[in-house]
Amino acid sequence: MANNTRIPDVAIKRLPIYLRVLRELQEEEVEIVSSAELSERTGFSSEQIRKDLAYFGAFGTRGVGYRTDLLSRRIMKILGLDRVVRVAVVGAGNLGTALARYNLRRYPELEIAAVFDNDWDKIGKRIEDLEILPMEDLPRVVAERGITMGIIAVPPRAANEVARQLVAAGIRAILNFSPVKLNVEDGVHVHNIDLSIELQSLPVEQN
Amino acid sequence: MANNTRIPDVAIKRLPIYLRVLRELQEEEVEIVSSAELSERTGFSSEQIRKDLAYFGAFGTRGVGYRTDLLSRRIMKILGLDRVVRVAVVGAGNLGTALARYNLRRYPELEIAAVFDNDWDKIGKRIEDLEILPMEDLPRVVAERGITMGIIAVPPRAANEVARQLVAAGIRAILNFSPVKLNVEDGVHVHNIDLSIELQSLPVEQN
DNA sequence: AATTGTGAAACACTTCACAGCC
DNA sequence: GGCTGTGAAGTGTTTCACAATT
Repeated sequence: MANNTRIPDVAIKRLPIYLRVLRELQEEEVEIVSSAELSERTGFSSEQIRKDLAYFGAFGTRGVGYRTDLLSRRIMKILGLDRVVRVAVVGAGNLGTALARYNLRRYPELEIAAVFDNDWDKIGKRIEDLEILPMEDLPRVVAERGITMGIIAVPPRAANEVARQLVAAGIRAILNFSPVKLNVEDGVHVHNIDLSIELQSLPVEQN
Repeated sequence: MANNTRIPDVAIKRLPIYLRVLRELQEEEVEIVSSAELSERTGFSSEQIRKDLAYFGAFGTRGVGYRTDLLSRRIMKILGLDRVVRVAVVGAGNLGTALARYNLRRYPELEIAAVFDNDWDKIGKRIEDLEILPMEDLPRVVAERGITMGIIAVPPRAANEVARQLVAAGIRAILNFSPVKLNVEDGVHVHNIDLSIELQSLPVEQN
């Protein structure tokens, strides 16, 4: 229950992975899980898992393990997923469409709440249940729907302008798939995924 | 030039980002760049950049900086990008299509060399210049085209079977977009990108 | 004068090892 | 007996500060 130590960033990044596994376990109707079992399913060491969970004063039971239902609720609370988080996708190309679809099914507490584009050929069309909206609607829709996160899936050229508009609309967390560094004010969290860079950091075996 | 210290993993992951910036600089016809300028453009500290580059015995010039052309060539060599790396995409849904398109333009040394699917409605159709091929062609095509990396963009259910087939075909580096842990033999490098997990690890601001 | 390259110090994270509890 | 929780040790990474070089 000691909570004077700072919680490592990397520990927080692992929580969603624990959560995914806990849900799989709950679907299998497993009620109790040990750190050893979580280790097998996640690939992290059991000590690390125990330590991560202990940072939050997690309540395992010695000699027994962790209750899957309690632990997953606890992690969701820590991650702020105890209420629905609404996300806007900007860019309705293949990537934006994939993202919009990808999340609609899994994880009910993450909701793609709107998709925007500036191409009038796409605006008005639908991805699943969502109508593609013009960029000028962004501020209004973000406010109306309580959107707090944005995903940028537009060409590199347009990315910084989109970021500016998202921030202007009040969004403080952005997942950026465009291969450019976003220049945003302090306090706005940006996480970048550049697919080329991910590929390039895989080791090349030159046979 | 000392190279007895082990090179940190994290340093290698930063190299592709340096490379991206170096290329931008080369397009702007900038011939020399300082670690301070690289710091501004990447967000990493200048000391860290100097240290990272020094691990590889990089040749900056004191009092001057780094030559963009030499440095980018050097990094490409380190990353194994001095010859073309060919990549297979498995799964021709929205995500697979986005991936196939995404890379075709940028980074000529990363080449999407084949797209596979098991849906006969998609097989035979084209994404840009690439015909979507049936999974049974995978071993032959991987060998013929010298493909060394695989991207998994199939539904979670199918992911492990696809991984098995990629590995059987001789591939030792996999970028996995499916939200499951792949069980592959030792020596196969897997890098996972789970879009839900990336979203979940963005901090939620609960106003 | 400017900027790299690098030991040393500081900090961050993981693993060890075992006490504590069920 | 089995498994969690946690200080302590070990390892990895970043930052500091400055000597070396052009």
